[in-house]
Amino acid sequence: MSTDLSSARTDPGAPGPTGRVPKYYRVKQHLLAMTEARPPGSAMPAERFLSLEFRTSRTTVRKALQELVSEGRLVRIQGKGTFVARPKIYRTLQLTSYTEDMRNQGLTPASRVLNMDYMAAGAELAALLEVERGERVLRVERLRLAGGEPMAIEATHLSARRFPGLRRNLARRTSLYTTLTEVYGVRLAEADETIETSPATPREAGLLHTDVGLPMLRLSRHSRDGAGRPVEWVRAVYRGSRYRFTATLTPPAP
Amino acid sequence: MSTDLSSARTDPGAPGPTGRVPKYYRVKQHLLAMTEARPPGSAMPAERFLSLEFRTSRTTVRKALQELVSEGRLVRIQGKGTFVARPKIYRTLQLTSYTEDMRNQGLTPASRVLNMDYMAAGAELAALLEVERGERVLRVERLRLAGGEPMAIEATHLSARRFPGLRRNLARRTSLYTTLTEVYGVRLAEADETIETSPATPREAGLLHTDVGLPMLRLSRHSRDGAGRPVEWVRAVYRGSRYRFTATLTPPAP
DNA sequence: GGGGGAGCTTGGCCTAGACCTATGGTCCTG
DNA sequence: CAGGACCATAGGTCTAGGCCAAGCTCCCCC
Repeated sequence: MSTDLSSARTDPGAPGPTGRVPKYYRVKQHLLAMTEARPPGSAMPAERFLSLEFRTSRTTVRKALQELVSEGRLVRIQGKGTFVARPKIYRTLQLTSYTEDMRNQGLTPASRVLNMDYMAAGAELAALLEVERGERVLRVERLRLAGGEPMAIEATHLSARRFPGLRRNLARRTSLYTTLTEVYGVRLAEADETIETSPATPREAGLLHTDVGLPMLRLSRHSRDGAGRPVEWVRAVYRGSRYRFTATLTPPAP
Repeated sequence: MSTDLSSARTDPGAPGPTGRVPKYYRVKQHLLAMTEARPPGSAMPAERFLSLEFRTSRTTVRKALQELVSEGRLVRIQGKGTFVARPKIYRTLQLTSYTEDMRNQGLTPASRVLNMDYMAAGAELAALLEVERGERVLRVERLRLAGGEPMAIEATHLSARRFPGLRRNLARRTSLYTTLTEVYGVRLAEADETIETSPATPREAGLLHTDVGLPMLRLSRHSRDGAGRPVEWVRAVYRGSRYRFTATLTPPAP
């Protein structure tokens, strides 16, 4: 059996106004149907096989597969094959810790510290943390895991002057937030967060076991304590194909 | 002058643990530098020229350009060329209207109604709006513009029984939210919103003047009134390369 | 029995080039 | 001088095939 996708231009599905439907997109639709018909974890046919099946070049099949991967519907493993992925994970946009949030999802969270070093604040970072330019800032970079799978890279920046000895204190504790509360008496009260999407760098792809160029969700968070003083500035990268963020909104204060 | 990107494997820039840096990525870095050196709106060299310049195939150059487009740094126009893009727009995650939000950014907003029809509620939609299955639901699909440029597609679903004659009322009014308030006395009090990323379909790409497959930011919003009754359910697609969402977070209620 | 390769299969990256469509200028013609 | 035919050039899509790297299996040899 083989499926020919030759005829073009007239697709009843979703033509739209500028209704040009690339061939790879029709391949993608077919693959999507196959994906939905199989349980998560099951294997898809090999690329070379699919390109024969659909009478297209491997490049075209790969582009279709690529999109399904970036939608979080497939996972590709070099040397093994392509597999149906598990559904996305929800992450709440609230001032909760990662650990807490994952547990609420029924997932076992874990973190691995990648780097923990002092650095000199540049102009932008200094302004955000309200310190002098060139002042020492602790930068903690962590890899976040859920169920053993790497999920996000998070780099937190805190003023060294405001939290003396933080690096040492963190060495034997798990949670940053509980350390801040218990040791320094600081509690987060508010944060501004921005979300955007952009492709994975080679480093990120390596750490998160995804491919270079796949869309990531990039968050940055600027947290303040009850007095409105800045506490941390965080830049995080979440695997866009595995995550979905949720927030509860209220009307703006008048 | 030409830049050879042959040697591989050892890049001081951002090698990372699984430090394999594809060739297209090094091309991208070069192009990024070029982008940053020019003002928005200025033209980049043509693809075929760049492929000679970097001694690579056009495919490789195109992959690099593609990523810069998906990051919102370049804009490509068929038949014209590739141009440096303007910076991203911020969209606040709050219960504000689109119109209001854009004006705060100093942009002139506009909307175009694409579709306004009654439909029968499926199981999922019925549950979200708390109506019976098969009940009539008004679906308003609008194209959102900012400064004349298409920015997002928004499909709002509302119960026809709860808002009788809404379609007629909307025909001669601009804002959905003010209509709800002034005609039906309903005010939004709370909403759950989720954000994720996924590639543009051909229809979306046509309406938003982007390319099929580019990463979009996909929002869905479920709004309720003061009594907690559901008012609307919205699915929206924003051009990921032009948008950035911001939210203000507070700790969870205990 | 166990360890180490050889060789297969899979996905990852890249090339060279074909053909298409959209844009914008030029030049010819009525 | 206006209109239209035409052409060069831009990006958009697709092909066919090369080589590389990572898993896996199986078989041979110690």
